[in-house]
Amino acid sequence: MTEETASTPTNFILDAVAEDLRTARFKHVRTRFPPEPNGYLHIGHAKAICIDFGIAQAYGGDTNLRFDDTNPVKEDTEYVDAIQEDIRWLGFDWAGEPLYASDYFEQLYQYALQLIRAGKAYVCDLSPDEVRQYRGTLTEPGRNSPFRDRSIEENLDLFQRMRAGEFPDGARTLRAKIDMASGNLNLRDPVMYRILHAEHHRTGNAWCIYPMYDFAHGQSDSIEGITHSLCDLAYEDHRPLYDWFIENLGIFHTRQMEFARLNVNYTILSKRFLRQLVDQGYVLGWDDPRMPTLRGMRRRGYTPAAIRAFIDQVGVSKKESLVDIGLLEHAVREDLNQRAPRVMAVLEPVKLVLINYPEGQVEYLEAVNNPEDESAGTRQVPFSRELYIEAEDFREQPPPKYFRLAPGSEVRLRWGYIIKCVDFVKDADGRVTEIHATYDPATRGGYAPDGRKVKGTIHWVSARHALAAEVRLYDRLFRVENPNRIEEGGSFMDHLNPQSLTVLANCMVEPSLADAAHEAHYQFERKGFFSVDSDSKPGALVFNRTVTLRDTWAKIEDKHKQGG
RNA sequence: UGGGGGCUCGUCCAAUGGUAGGACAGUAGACUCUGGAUCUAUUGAUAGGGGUUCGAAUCCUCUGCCCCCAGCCA
Repeated sequence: MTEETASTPTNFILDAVAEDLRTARFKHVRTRFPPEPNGYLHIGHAKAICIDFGIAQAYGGDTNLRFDDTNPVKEDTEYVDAIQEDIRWLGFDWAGEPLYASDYFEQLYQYALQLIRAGKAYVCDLSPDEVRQYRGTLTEPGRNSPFRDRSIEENLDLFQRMRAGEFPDGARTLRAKIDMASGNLNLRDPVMYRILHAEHHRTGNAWCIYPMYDFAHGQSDSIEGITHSLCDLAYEDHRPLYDWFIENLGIFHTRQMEFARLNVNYTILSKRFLRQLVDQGYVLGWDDPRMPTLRGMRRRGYTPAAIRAFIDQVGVSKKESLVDIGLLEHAVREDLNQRAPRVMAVLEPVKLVLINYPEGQVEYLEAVNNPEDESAGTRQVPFSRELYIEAEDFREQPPPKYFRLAPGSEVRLRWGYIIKCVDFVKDADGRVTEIHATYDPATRGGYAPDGRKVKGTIHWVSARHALAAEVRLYDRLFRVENPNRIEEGGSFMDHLNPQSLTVLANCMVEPSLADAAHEAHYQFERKGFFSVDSDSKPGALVFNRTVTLRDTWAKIEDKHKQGG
């Protein structure tokens, strides 16, 4: 029926893969997602995941999960479990068991031997500092290492002794013999192996030499029969080297293609910076709901479907961009609007007394659970003489176009009655502490039998039935659009938003929330989408605000304030 | 004064020599028991100059601007 079946927009990688299939460069598609297990996954990885898995899915291929664990000093098993959990949560699954670059250490070693025998690699005794000096600069060519022309026999001997542990860290390296004058620095005899007497999270102390990324990644792709190795633009300069190793080794030729990484405004997606936020206590952990980590977003209430939709909208290109976080917010709202049950919760309560409502009386009113989903049904909400309503839903002096409660004005209590404000009480500081109103018994359920128009509808909760709850409101972590841009001598920390977390400790929510499960999503009517925090317990409920609802009234009010 | 990339509405992505289109944001209106949702309409862009062509965002050329690379990190 729907002729315009949301034709998934194409992109240059999809096109290239289709072309490769058409020209029979490859007969099938196999991709890989290669995280380094040295941190938690974030929304930027979600883009890579969606691309890596998505491209394969699009052509009926599969995707390997391969941990890029070639640097034992930075990696840890703590992360390999978390990464797998996050990928699954996002909604993807890999072919077979998770793989590890470290599984190929022996094979990689043999490849190195092969290049040495071919006269294409040599053991170099230069110190790290000397290597830097010999490398030259961006505009000046480098110089050949004095060890460049060692005999094959000597190289073989030395490299085997490197493996045997005869030399201390940093004493020697194995280097590819390419071109010290290349304009591409990656081709100036890049280091293939370094000596590192460190325990590896999987291979333990079996090795004291470890391959560099450049000597591990391409071959790992090749070994696994990866057809398309999709990565960050940062590796564009590495592609000639990637190809060089594959060609000189004469092994299966994976095709590497690069796309622009994701950047989102008002946030930061550098593992190093995220780690600082955690280590220095600016956030409560990797799963702090303000963090752009998958775990943080999950706790905040973002859904996998929303994140995937967001990534789809962002698209794939080679242009470095800064995506508006509004797009992400739109994606969650759209998803949660369909699935989140509606519920009434008063975040900043003020008491409302219906002076003509019988004392002690309780009645149960029927409320629709989700107007977007009839199958969600209805529930009974207790109603009584004393209620809580939102403090901001009453104004002693209402501004123009204010539809809510004010002295003498009428408003509808959602699913309840139409009421009229007759009085209010203020404390010594001038704060409204109690509002008095009369209710119209003829309007039960919120309907006006006389057809009278009541513009405003507000949410409420019965005082004696309400459950106390803590609600955590989040705002962007940074005050500036691009916290990655740092002034001289400054730090991205300078741009932190000190108001990124607001805890509301005295909220009142309707009793149906008593057994709300962790991670359950709700819409608090008129306030936003919320999810149950992992700190939440029966009797001590805690909710996180995922995102507010669109608020056109706030916009109108802002305009009035500015316009005067 | 090296090498590699990139410049299309405010933002992100399309248009693959043939009407510059979509999404988000914005604006205006309709509807509404959520100032939500929904619906309708609407503003708004090819970095600049030259060239090829009946026709250029697309091809050529010159210029400008932006990003990445000098780890024994990935």
